[in-house]
Amino acid sequence: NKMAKNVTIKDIARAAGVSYATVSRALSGNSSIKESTRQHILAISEEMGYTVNSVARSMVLRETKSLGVIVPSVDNPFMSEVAYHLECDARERGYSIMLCNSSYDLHTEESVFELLLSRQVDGIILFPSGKDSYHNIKKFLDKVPTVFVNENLIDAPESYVAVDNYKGPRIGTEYLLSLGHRHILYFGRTSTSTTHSLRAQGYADVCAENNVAPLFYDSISDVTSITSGYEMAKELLSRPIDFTAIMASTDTYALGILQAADECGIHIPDDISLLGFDNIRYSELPKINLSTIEQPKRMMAMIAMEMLVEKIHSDYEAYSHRILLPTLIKRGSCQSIPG
Amino acid sequence: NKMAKNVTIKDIARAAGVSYATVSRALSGNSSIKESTRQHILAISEEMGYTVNSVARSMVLRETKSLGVIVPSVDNPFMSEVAYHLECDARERGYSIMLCNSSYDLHTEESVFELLLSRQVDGIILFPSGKDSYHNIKKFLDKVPTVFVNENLIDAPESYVAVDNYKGPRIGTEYLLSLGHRHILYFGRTSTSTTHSLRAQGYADVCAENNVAPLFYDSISDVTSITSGYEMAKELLSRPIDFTAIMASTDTYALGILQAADECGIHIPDDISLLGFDNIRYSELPKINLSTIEQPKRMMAMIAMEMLVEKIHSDYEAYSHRILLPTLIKRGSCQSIPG
DNA sequence: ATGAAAGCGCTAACAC
DNA sequence: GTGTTAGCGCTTTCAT
Repeated sequence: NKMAKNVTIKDIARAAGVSYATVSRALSGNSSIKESTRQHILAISEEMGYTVNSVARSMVLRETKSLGVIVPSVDNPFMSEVAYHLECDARERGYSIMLCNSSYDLHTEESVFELLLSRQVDGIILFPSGKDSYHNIKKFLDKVPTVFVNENLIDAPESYVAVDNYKGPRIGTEYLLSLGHRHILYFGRTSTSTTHSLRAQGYADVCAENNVAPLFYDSISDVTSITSGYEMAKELLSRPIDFTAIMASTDTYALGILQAADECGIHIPDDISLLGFDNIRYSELPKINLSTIEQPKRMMAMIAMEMLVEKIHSDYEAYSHRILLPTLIKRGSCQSIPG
Repeated sequence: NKMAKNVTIKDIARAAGVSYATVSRALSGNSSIKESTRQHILAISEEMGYTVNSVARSMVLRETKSLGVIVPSVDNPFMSEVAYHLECDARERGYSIMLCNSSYDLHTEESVFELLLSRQVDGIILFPSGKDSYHNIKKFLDKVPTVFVNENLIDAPESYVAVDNYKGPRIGTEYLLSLGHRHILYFGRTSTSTTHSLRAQGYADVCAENNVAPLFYDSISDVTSITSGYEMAKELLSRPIDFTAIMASTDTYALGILQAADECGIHIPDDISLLGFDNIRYSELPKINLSTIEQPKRMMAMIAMEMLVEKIHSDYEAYSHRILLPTLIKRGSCQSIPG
């Protein structure tokens, strides 16, 4: 099209009357070069509106200074918050972010991973869409440093950062128990994600330890959106209710439950107590006022980036698992059972 | 580091006993090549786990098939929804997205724009952080096809897609008027954004047409987050209240108002009616139930992508302004004045 | 149908 | 301190 042709170091070299290697040196700054010629070249390149072509630079340096970030959906409030911090942190370190949505689909996830590979990203941060992600992706893992976020790859020799997904619901369930609840429903169990299996297990174990029968309501899909939570809850709440509290596996599910409960004339927390997981921004709104388990999102982004950059520069193979502590946020959606 | 060295077409050529030009032809498919050698090469490259190096390809093709997307913050629900669609649409067309957050800062915006330029993106989609964005960015506009989103560059010869930001608040204000309100406060006016100036103007004009005195509460910053809305509202609501309805310039502000109102013991809509702008996902939650003006986000993404790709491939200079229609979404946060 | 070779813009190793 | 040159992996003329 009609875009102005970019000026290259050759153009500058010609204008400055030096070789183009000298221009490269002047611009990179780290080679020995006479200060006066350096100033001269800098002035000219400024004047000509020169911008380095980092594609060309990538070719010779064999690094693109770009990172892939794969999330199920950047529209999810948990992920968008982490993604925001990830991009800012990356940029501070000189990296750009290529963002891809897997749309909770394993096949899409695999294909965007390969796409990022062909784009020669220096590393990838992957929010797996499920536990089978690892098996799909494994074959690429020797080609690019990768850090997994929020999926516990317990048995895999791969780096990840995650909140303690077992402990979170433990804390939550204990809290609900302390409020007198004995019929607690775990909402959103799925077998397709280690994260979610761990969460369900944390719940189940606390139930067992307290001689309370666990009650599960399983996810119909891997999409953890408000909408899917709403649809699941609509069905759940139209049936006889044999629980006094719900431990939801994500805040978005909890918001969906809130919506469905409202339509079904069920009042929270008077009729049912509700506890979420994530502490997304919307949970703290007074009208929502959702008690929940906090995941330290800012911290997760920071650590993921740190781990990835470290992995990119490290010469020896190593992996680490960084587990962050979830904390209980008491708000208004949980009530004690009278008596 | 210890990553496996990528296999190149030269490796394949050697293994297949052909020149590497032939491999390139076999892989791209569009050149004449004997079917048997093509199959042979394809089999070998499959076997060797070949992935094209699109950085190298970009060098010769002089296009990267990557697009820059600059948003104030991908953590904002309006932007994250548009960003999600943008990425999916782009990928479908063979483009990858480099995402950058300007954090509502003009200087950051300018510097990430230049960063994307150096990365040789084929085009940029910019959610301006304010009306001065254009002046800052103007100097780059002949270097890369750019489409602006949601900022009306009325007088600028540049392409943009936006909702009709003048009409939206007109509709909203007329609705509030029809409910009997005569003291309507416009919340979140700012002089630093054409979008927001237009919104405020739409409000003001309807007021004038109806002999109602306009009332403005100006933004303290350009950050349209819940938090900033909350802080502004906290101060507003602690002062004497001389209005019966609020027209908020964004839904996030409205959520902040909801939060502050709750803390101040002000009930919405009984004490004050509240109308938002954007129709983010959280506004429809029954507990929130915010009446608002809808921006067609999916559509905006589609059109922005369409415009950009068209601009990339077009040989002649042209620009277009695409204005979408906002619609009123009546929910429960507005009430008619009795009498 | 296939090979040889130029070249995209840049960095770095090697001369001088 | 500066110039010359090779080469990163690929596509694309131009020969053959």
